Amino acid sequence: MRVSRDKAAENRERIVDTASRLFREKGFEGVGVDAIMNGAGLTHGGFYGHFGSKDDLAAEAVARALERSVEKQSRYTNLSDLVSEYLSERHCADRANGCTIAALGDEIARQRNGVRRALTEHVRGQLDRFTHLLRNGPAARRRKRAIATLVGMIGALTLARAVDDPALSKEILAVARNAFGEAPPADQSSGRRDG
Amino acid sequence: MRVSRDKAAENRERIVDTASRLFREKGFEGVGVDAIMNGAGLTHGGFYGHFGSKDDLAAEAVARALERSVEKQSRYTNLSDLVSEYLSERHCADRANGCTIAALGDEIARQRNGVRRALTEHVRGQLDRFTHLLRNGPAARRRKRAIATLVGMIGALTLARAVDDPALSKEILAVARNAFGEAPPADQSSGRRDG
DNA sequence: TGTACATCAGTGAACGCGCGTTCACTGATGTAC
DNA sequence: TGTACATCAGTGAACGCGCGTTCACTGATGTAC
Repeated sequence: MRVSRDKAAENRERIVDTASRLFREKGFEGVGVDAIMNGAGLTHGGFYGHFGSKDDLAAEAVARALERSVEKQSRYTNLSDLVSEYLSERHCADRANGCTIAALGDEIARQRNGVRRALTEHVRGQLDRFTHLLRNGPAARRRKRAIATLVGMIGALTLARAVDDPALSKEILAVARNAFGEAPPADQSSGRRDG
Repeated sequence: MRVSRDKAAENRERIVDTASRLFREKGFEGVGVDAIMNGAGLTHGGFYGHFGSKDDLAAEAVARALERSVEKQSRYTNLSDLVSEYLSERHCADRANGCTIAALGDEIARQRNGVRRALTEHVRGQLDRFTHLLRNGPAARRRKRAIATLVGMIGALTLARAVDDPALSKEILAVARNAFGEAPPADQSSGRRDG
C-alpha cells in the first residue's frame, strides 16, 4: 500500500538510522537487509525502492553515524570532558549508539571507497576540532596532541570492549581517561629531543 | 587418499596458520572454509576431520596469532623499539601478518567466549611485559603507562588503516611513534593532580 | 470540493548464489601376522 | 622383511539454509478535470 511522500521520506531516514545502529552493534556482515527493514518497522521488499544496494546503505549509514557524532561533540567546550564521556563505561557498553570508528574500525579499513572517504573527512574534522580545543602551545604541537588523544581514545575503547574481564575493561578506561583526558600525551616534557 | 600422520599434523598446522593470516586480512566473515583450505593446499571436504566448526578454527587461529605476536616481541629489550616497529608503515600495510587486536579488534568483541578469553589473557600478558620494559617510576605508574601505550598503539594502527589518505595515515603513525614510543604518555608531568 | 484515474511505496513470494557442513568414496598408510 | 587387510586423511559432490536481490501485486496517495 502506498504511503505519503513525507511518510516515505521518514521511512527512509528511519532505515538509515536503524542501519547505523545495527551495523555498529553487529558489524556490516552481522546484519541483513531483512533485520534492518524489520528494525525500521518495514518489510525487506521495499528496501530497493530506497537504496541501490546494501553497500550503498552502509555508506549512508556510516556517514549518518559520523554526523551524529559531530553533533554530540558540539556540546563540549573542553577536550577533557569529551574524553571522559567517550571513555565512560556507559559508552563502552553501548556500541550501537557509540563511536563508529571504535565499533567498525577494522571493518571500515576493508570497506569500499565511499565509506572510507567519509571516514577520512570525519577524522580530518575531528583532528581540527581537537586541535582547536587544546589551548596551550603552538598549533603544530596541539595537532600532535590531538592525534595522540584521538588514537588513545579509539584504542582504549576498542580494547576495553574486546577484553572479557569487566575489571580489566574498567581499568583500561580509567587509565585512559586519566592519560588522555588530563595530561597532554604528545608533550615531550620529559626532556627528550623533539624529533 | 590417506596421508601419513606426520603429514596430517603438518596439514592441520598449515590450516591454522593460513586461517590466522586470512582472518586478519579479511575478517572472520570475509573468509570461507573453502578459501582457508585452498590456501593451505587442500580441499574443503577435509576440514571437518581437523576441526569441529569454523568457529573452533577461529578460536585456534586467534590463539595462534597471539602466540606468534608474543614470540616476535621477545626480540625487543626496550619499549621504544617495539613501538616504532609496531607503528611502522610496513606493519600498517601488512594486516595479514600483523597485530590481531588491530586487525580484528571490533570483531573479536562480538565473538564467542573462546576467542575473547584468549585475547584477554594475551592483553594481561602484554601489559605485564610492557610494565616490565618501562624502567622508570613505581610499578603502579609504569602499569598506567603500559596501558596508555598499548591503547595508543592499537588506536593509531586502526586509524591509520581505516583512513583513505596515505599522507594522513603516515602522519598518524609518525605522531603516535613519537607520542607513545618516546615520551611517557601516562606521566602526569605537567603538574596536575594524580587522580 | 468531488470524482476517476495514474502513480508508486510497501508487501511477500521467489530466485540464485555462496557458504558451512555432510557424506560416500578413494587410495595411501599403518598394522597384524 | 613381505603380504593382506583395516584404517582413515583427503576428495568432491551434494545438502540446506540464509541472504541479497527481483518482481508481480496491492491499495493508498497524488493529480487532472
